[in-house]
Amino acid sequence: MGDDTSLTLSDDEVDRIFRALADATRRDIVRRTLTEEITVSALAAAYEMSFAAVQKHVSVLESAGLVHKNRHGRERLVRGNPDTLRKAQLLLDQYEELWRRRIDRLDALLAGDPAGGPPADPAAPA
Amino acid sequence: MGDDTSLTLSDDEVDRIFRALADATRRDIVRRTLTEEITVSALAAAYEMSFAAVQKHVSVLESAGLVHKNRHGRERLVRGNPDTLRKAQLLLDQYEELWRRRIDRLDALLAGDPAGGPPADPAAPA
DNA sequence: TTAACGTACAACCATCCGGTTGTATATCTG
DNA sequence: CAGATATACAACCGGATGGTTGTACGTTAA
Repeated sequence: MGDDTSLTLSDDEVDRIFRALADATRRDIVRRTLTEEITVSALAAAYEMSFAAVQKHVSVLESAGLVHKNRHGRERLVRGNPDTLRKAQLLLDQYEELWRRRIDRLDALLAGDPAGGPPADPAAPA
Repeated sequence: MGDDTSLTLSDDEVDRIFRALADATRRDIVRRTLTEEITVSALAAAYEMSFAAVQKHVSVLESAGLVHKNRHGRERLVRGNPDTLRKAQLLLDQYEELWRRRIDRLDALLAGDPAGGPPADPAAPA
């Protein structure tokens, strides 16, 4: 679990990534920790909720692989993980590509290009 | 709500988009409906759950703007919406860019470029 | 006009989620 | 050592989620 090097994502992993991103506080934590390492306390101070609540958010992000915690004495430095973010990007790219290919097929069809599949309309110009 | 033309997304909208994507069945529905319009019944037949359950999934996708329902007689044709997908992509791109800029700053710092901010190490070569 | 079909929607239920408070543990500081 | 700080973690609670079944309604087909 949490293998950063794997390119194939299980449904569960993808679930966790998108679920983790589906919360404004957590997205903000990702944003901050992508540009600087911050302790959990420092993060907690930034939000109108308890330390424990922020701790949970960080935990959700961590088990999604979006964030990594580094021990530094008694504190934990939270750092965003661009790799996982990139995986999510790739996912969305694939959907986009899927849609684009459909449009290409339609275009080919309209252009009478046989490579786009046999036209269903026999009335099309030869 | 659900304004496809707006380029700025509220936290709530983003929440709904990622939340909607955080489920394998819903992602599959998006995948299918991006390349072809399908009725809710046809979709329901593809999954091991009740019609009502699939109906709910479609509803979640619809209120996230990821899918659109077109009435066609007594059936509803579900079609994926690439625009909303693109918005999510843009979001992730911004995070990625944030991280990239941080790296650029670090690079500039290491290169002794004063535009990257004043080097903290006075031992750096002049 | 019935009957079948496709959909909508309400009610219900178990589980999950996001928050809280409280307690325990490790580390730093005086 | 004692005390303060940073974190971890469990228990609890209300509301959201994801599933179910049942009922109602508009549309198509016989």
